[in-house]
Amino acid sequence: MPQRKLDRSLIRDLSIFRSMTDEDLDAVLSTASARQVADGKTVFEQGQTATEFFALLHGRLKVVQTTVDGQQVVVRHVSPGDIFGIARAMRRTDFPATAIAVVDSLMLAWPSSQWESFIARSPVLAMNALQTVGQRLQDAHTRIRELSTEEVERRVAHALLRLVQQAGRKTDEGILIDFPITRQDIAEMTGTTLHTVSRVMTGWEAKGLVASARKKVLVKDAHKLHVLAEKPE
Amino acid sequence: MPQRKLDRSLIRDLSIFRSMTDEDLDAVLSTASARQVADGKTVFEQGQTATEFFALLHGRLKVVQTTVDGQQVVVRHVSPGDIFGIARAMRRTDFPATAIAVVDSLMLAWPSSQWESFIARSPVLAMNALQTVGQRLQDAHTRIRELSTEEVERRVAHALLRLVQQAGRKTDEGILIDFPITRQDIAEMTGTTLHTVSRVMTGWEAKGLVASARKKVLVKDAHKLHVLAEKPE
DNA sequence: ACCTGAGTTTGCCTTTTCGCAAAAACCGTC
DNA sequence: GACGGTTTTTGCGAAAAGGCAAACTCAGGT
Repeated sequence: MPQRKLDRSLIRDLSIFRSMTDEDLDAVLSTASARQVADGKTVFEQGQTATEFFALLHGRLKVVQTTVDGQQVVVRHVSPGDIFGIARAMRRTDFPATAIAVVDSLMLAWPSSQWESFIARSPVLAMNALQTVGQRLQDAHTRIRELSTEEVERRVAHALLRLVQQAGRKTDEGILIDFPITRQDIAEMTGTTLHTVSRVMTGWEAKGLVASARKKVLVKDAHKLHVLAEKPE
Repeated sequence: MPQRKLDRSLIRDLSIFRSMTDEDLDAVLSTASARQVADGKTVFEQGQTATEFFALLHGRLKVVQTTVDGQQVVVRHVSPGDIFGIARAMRRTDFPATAIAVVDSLMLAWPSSQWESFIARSPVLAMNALQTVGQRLQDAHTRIRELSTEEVERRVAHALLRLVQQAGRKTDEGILIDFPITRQDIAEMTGTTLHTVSRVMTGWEAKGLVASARKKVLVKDAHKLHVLAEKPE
């Protein structure tokens, strides 16, 4: 792979590196390497030793956990600017999940061993990382609350609204989720089955809330979807 | 409240303060104050401004989130040695949940504003904190996976086994969960209703897996419970 | 233009879990 | 030692969601 010179601007705007000096940014970049991952390929797999951590520059990934009996759960989606695979920073030796590109993606990779020296060099990075992980923890609690207290339809509505936030692209028809996503994926995000997701969304389609095609979801009326997500009925 | 002199030994063994120097520990302690909270009282409430963070010395707390329509979800239980209420470290201004003592409890409290200076003084603390939050994130993902893929009985079994880990006390009859806990609590930990928990546990009682009384749970056969928790049937 | 396979929809029946209601058991206390 | 408020159990019917099976749709390759 040809090793182009990496530029500071690549990582300056990542929240985790925010308010680091140019000097520190250069130091961070000096141990980074770029990597391209094609649609459908994995960046790392559940159980592998965590030898690297990453930042996504372009594209989109999904992070999934597989249960012993083969069921899958989508842990989260990774958007450009996010860091991921930081298992080692939490003192795990292996990755607890698998990261799969859902479109062709470009990322930076660092050796896990670099983490400690980064922190030592710039303590603000530690606090940024803590915030990042803290945000994920809160997102996880939100999902636990939804799974515990809401019925399927509201959970799917919430999941869709979250996707709109993370990957919505305005079009004249409504807001398009900007990467390919299947009913199965949505089911794995909400703890239900693709059949039930299909039934729910067919119902919404009839009401004009969404439109969908194979691997595409278009939210036509985010407001009504929001009402539906909040109303306990 | 009489302000006894606080001793290093109080916090030396907390995982978050691990491998800090005596000097740093003293500095940390100098801004701490002790607080006693009676059974049933709250330490802080969801939505309040997070002016302090805490470490539990004695007792036990539950952390609960309340939904808009009044349903409750138990986020986690706090055991002696845990820190909690670190919303501010994740750059939240308010507490996302309520902490309630389930037995009379004793804790240390620090002003939230101290967090930054602690980190500055001892970067290892930042890494410890990151690990702590990372562990919680993984626990949360475990719960999401269970809520998404397991039926009620297995979820309750997992929850009980987790309680055994966190608060189990060996007796000659089996392992006793060492604080008062109701069916309602267990329901709020597993995303079900107290009725269903009661039915499940009555069934187990008949099989000799557990014994229970009002607000008490005794696990008589942890091994069988474990098998039940893992077997998809 | 036709095949092929992945993705989606749908009908029907079963199972799980809930909700409601009432009774029963238990603890602290007056 | 009776009383009152929690906590727990249990029965019964209802609702939500799942599982199975089959048909359908559509994009992409040959």
